[in-house]
Amino acid sequence: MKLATYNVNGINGRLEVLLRWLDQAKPDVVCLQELKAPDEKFPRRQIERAGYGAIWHGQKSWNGVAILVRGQEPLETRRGLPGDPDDTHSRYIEAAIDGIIIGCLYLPNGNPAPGPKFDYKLRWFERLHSYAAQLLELDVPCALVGDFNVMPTDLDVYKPERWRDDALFRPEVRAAYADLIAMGWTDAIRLLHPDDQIYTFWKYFRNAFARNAGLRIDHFLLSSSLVEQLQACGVDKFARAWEHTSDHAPAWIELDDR
DNA sequence: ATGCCTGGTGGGACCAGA
Repeated sequence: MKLATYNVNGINGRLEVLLRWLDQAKPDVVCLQELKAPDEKFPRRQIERAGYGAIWHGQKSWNGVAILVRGQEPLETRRGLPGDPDDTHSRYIEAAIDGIIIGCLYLPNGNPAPGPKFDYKLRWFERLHSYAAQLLELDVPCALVGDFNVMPTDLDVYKPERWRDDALFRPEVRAAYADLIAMGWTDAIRLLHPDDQIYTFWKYFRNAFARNAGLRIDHFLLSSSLVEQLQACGVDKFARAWEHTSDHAPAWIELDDR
């Protein structure tokens, strides 16, 4: 199974780019973030025509997540992260696919920090921590996939010293990410490339992509049984170079079939 | 050092993103 994550930054504005990438990369499962569209504006027919079944949790203007599966309809197991019934953001959707629970998440950005948005990010992280513990207790292969809006270490930032006080890099959020790792989740890309500089996001301005001034913020966290199936990973930087593209590049992992 | 770009909304500048 080739499992990918892609923050599309507007699924309708980037539909041509998304379809082009699906055609070239041919992932089996795709976790999408930042649909920036309400449920009724999800481009279901075009996604179907590309050969993918889909579930989605949209929202007007912002956020929004979806899971695409090639040649089948995803079996939805959850929509919305538990722990706060008043949370109106569409940031989590989950499906069971070929015996694997795949959670697609879009963690809050949290800027400016400190402030209410940063507080919301930390609260969301706490809820994710609680739920991630429940998932591991199920003793089923699980993956938490998506835009975590966290650079886990200095290696994941082009200029760490400039990002120290940013909501994506402050000690609190790096600690929250590290807590997930300590709980038993494995960062798939970092496992396969412990020392390589790998980015998944580049700002639009100041020619950041050409300068490779990037961040690694899109991650695959795998339960221990899934780690055994991990074969390869990559970042499709070629799609970041396209016209009218997202500020993120798609990232993917390859799992062997059991 | 900095939303420097970009999309969405709504029909003009904003808000949000990272």
